[in-house]
Amino acid sequence: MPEGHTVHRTANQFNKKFAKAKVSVTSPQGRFSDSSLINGTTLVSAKAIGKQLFLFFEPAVLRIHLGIYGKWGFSEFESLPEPKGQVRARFVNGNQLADLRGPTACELLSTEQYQQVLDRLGPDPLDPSSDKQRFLEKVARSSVTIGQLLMDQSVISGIGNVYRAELLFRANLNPHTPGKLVPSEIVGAIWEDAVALMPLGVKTGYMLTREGFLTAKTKKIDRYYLYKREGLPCRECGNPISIEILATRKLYFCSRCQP
DNA sequence: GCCCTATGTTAAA
DNA sequence: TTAACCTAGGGCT
Repeated sequence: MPEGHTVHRTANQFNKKFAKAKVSVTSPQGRFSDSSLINGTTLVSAKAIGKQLFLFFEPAVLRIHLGIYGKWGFSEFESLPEPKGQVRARFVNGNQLADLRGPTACELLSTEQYQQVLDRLGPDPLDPSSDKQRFLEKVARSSVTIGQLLMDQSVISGIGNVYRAELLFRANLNPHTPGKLVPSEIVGAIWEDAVALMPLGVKTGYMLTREGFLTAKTKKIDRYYLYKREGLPCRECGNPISIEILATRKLYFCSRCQP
């Protein structure tokens, strides 16, 4: 259950432990039967875009998306352990092991299919070369609420339910505001805030969003302004944190700080 | 052990 | 709008 920062961390791990080597790729569970097409070939590099992970093997690109259940298990071994549970894909290089369980997607893509996936992805705040302007324009043209736009991977990629709530709180912006009614300087500030905060997530593995608590030592209970804090007093104004369901997801906000 | 929940997305109704 | 995907952790008994 990752947001973009987790996927970028996974890409970093693959680049460190598996890239530029011939990697064994198998599917103990059997549901990734195409593994044989890349098994034993060279992993050129790994790259994350938003919540998508791309592993560039010489014969083809492997796209992995964890969805809500997917999990990675990285480990070092002396003798290769038997797969535990349902392992969709197992990657081995030397004594390095990565087991993938329960992903929504683990599939080989043609160059054309890869391009189609890219075309559906909005700019990623974790990618220094991504186009902030595209994000600003999409929001400015939309009558959809900013709360929904931040979760739309074709508008901005890598943001999930936690960063959405926290970014909107930090911007003092009500999630129900239609995109076109949000002043462009505020939309730009949200982007810049994501650009500042998400690398902390990549670095530490934690979504650090709370001013004054932006270190890895932040305790879980202190970590967020809003996420999973419904009914508890807002850290800024003391008002109880609101919750509602928006497009199947829990939306947290402070009605006083985000009028 | 049982029940609930989850940082997500797609396809069908 | 709803169901499906189908793993793992946490709180409870």
